[in-house]
Amino acid sequence: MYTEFNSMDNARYVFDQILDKTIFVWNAIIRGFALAGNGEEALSLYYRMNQIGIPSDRFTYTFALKALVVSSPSVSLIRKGKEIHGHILRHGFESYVHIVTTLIDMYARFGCVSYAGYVFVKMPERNVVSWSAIIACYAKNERPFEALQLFWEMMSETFDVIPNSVTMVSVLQACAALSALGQGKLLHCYVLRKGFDSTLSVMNSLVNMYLKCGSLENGRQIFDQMVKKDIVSWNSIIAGHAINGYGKEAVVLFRDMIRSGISPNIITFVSVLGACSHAGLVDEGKQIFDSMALLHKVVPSVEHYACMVDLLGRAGRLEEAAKVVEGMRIEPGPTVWGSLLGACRIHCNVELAERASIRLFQLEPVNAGNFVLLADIYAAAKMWEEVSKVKKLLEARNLQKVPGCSWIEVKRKIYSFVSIDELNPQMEQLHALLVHLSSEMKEKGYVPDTRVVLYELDQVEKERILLGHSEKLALAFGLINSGKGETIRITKNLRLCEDCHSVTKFISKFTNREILVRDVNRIHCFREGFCSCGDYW
DNA sequence: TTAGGGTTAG
Repeated sequence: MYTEFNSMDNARYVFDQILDKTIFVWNAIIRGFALAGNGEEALSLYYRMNQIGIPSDRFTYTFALKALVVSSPSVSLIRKGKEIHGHILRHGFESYVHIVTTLIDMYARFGCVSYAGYVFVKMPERNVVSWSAIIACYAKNERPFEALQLFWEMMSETFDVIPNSVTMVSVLQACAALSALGQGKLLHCYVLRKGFDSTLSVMNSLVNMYLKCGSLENGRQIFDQMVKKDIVSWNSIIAGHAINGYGKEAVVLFRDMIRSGISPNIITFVSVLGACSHAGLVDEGKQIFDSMALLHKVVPSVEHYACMVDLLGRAGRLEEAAKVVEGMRIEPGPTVWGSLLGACRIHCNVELAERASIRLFQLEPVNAGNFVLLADIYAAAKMWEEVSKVKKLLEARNLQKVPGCSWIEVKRKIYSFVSIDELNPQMEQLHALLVHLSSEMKEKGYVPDTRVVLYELDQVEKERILLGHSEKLALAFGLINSGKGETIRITKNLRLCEDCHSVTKFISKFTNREILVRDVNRIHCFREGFCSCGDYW
């Protein structure tokens, strides 16, 4: 009873009074602490129980695994998880679906995707919950492609498991991550056929999927028709308008949300401030930031300060941005310094960039992206000696930049590209098309923006590297393999570079195509030589 | 009387 009311002091008091503690009593207290978020206490009780020789039953393991998941992060957690996994095997509990599903979820939350996959494959019996757990595992751990594959496998004749609303949420999340609009539409039909359209979480996931795929109209239509909307619905639609470049509309939606009686939370503010930032709405952003604590009782966190730094920095008000950092009431984290460094890159401010990176490198010594950002800034200023110093730092710390990767969905199949990929059978054809387009563009005034190439090479070599960027390869592939007039949709794992941005603008005009590129931050919609971001990204 | 999977941002 006390654990149900989250009154753990009382629960613990009663627990301590019980002289003859049955396994049920142990389970109840471990469960209570785990559910209350006190994983450490739950675990220490679990260990004590083991110590005094009380054997676990089929309920104990799930609570102990949950306790691990809610504990504050530490490297030893995975080891402890594997130990519990060992206990489960040694005591013959490996065929209990509940226990093994919890194991999958534990490995998923610790990012141990291959362990989760191994446990799943070894399961003697799987049901819709275990399938959902493994699909969610891939969807959440940046493996959306495998999540989709597993979903279709689950539906296949071999396994013939019927998905439920929870499964749909995860698989739609995978579609959103991939920007796989074709797959997403297919799933939308399935949702309608099976009547999942009365489940709020599924509808929220659909809205999110359409918006992440750059299909604002579809997402908006579903949202407008939803009878019941919760905080997730509103946050999704606001963030969705933001990434699609509709900053003003995102602010309008934010006001609608408040008017409809739903209180904004921390996520709402990250989204709406992000919207202001991308649309250059500095005054609105400042006003909303000031209203957070005053009007909405939401205390600004580091992320919100990072949004403000980004908002001001992007707009070129670097000194003001730096002042925000200085005046922060909480410790500025890596996101804040990172935003400042990003702004320095846009506005080529070497001095401030150096100041920001000193702090940033202390806080995040292993994030290669930060070093690359600084190198970028030096390269833009043609400070080649500094560029090579930063690169040596990277090498000395054995850090590697995340390789650029782009993918495209053509006829409901997904194709991925990394820069200069000899294994791709169409590579020669793709490169030839790009060389051809490039020379045509040059006649129309295109100048390759070689600043992003961080090597001291001659012009020809730099241009060759530029043409090998993964998004250009995906674009060429799309031009060759999709129908005339069809919109080309590309997704990239990093930020779109300046050269790819201007090339895509040219190509949208030349080929009279609409081209959508989603980079790590937002969606660019290229049409007739212009981009929806207004070159502000 | 105790059990498993899900949505929004960065």
